[in-house]
Amino acid sequence: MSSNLEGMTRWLSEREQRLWRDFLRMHTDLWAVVGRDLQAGSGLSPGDFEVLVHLTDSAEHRLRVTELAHAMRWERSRLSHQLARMEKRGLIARRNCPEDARGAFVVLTPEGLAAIESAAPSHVESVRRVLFDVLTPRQLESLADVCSSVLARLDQSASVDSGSSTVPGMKGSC
Amino acid sequence: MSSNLEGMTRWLSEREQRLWRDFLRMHTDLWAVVGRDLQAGSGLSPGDFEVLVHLTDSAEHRLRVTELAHAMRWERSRLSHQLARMEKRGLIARRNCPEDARGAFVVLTPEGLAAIESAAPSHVESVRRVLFDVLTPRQLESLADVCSSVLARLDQSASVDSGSSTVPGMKGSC
DNA sequence: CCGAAGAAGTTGAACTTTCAATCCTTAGCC
DNA sequence: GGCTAAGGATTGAAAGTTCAACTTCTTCGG
Repeated sequence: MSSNLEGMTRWLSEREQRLWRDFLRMHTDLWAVVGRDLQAGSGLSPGDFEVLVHLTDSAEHRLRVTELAHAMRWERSRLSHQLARMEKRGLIARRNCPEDARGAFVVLTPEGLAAIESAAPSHVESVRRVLFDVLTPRQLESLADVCSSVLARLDQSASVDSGSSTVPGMKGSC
Repeated sequence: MSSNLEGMTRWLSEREQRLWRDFLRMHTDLWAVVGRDLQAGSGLSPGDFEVLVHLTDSAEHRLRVTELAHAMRWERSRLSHQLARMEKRGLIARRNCPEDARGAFVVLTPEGLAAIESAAPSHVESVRRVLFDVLTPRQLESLADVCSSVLARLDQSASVDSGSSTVPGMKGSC
């Protein structure tokens, strides 16, 4: 795997190391807070919440399993297990797909809708508390810029399996 | 659980929603790439690698379990399972602690040292490829600034929060 | 110096994620 | 038409994480 000699490695400088660690820790800690708040406030895991967000935002409150998996960037199998758990709790239901008998629809139940409507306000507050209320407008702009650059590069590298230019629309806060 | 009236919620604007989702996706995708590269190139998981890094950086290549858990910000139980797996593979070993018979040392084995030395160069390349080579010096500065601000706020909340209604999980941050 | 309180670490059970295999259906192709 | 390849989705087992006990040892007030 190492096609480079040892002497060639461009090690990270002190500052780079610190940034890399802080970068990872920022996400870990921030996500831990938001996830804990969400769970404590609504009984929903981040995964539950994200599924419900996408269903809420979609036409007729339903999506094909693969569409949902793509939107969430989850593997189909992981999502299938997640949906099984959520179905057992009554948050979503599965429906057969008439156009393609292999496929299935995931539909939002009234219970699921109630759950996300009750969870959303305090979740948004959480997100503001850890991010938007912390940074200045200028910092938020810089962060947006950084995200674009990094994502552009990553998307570019991953262009092998692209296959779809149809992003149905921007979803709400996940 | 919502102590605020519905009308009071400060929902996220379009731009804020986009930034929040990009922010999460940046980390998810970036970490996926780095983790996959690491695993493919060396057979080490990110967890394995981090344990080995901390041991390598410590005096005499050994640490108390709780010290290590604290450095990694992992729960002791999670680390204990992790160490059990790594010990089985010969990457680390456990030693009794003379000063405190309850405690244990984790020590780096020659195999563990060899593993991290072989893994590190290509891992650093990975990190450069997805982050440091992508951003300009100015962007890196901005990112460092953002990380500091967010982490400062999170650390501050964590140290004040000890009495909240949630589970008394991770306190005593550094 | 005894006994309670608490810290260090491990363990087992429940839950989540990953991985490979499977089932069924659609799409090609000759 | 019929045979094979490929796609949509689920399943079960293995690996990893979380949560709550539990064991052992230290600390400390009385």
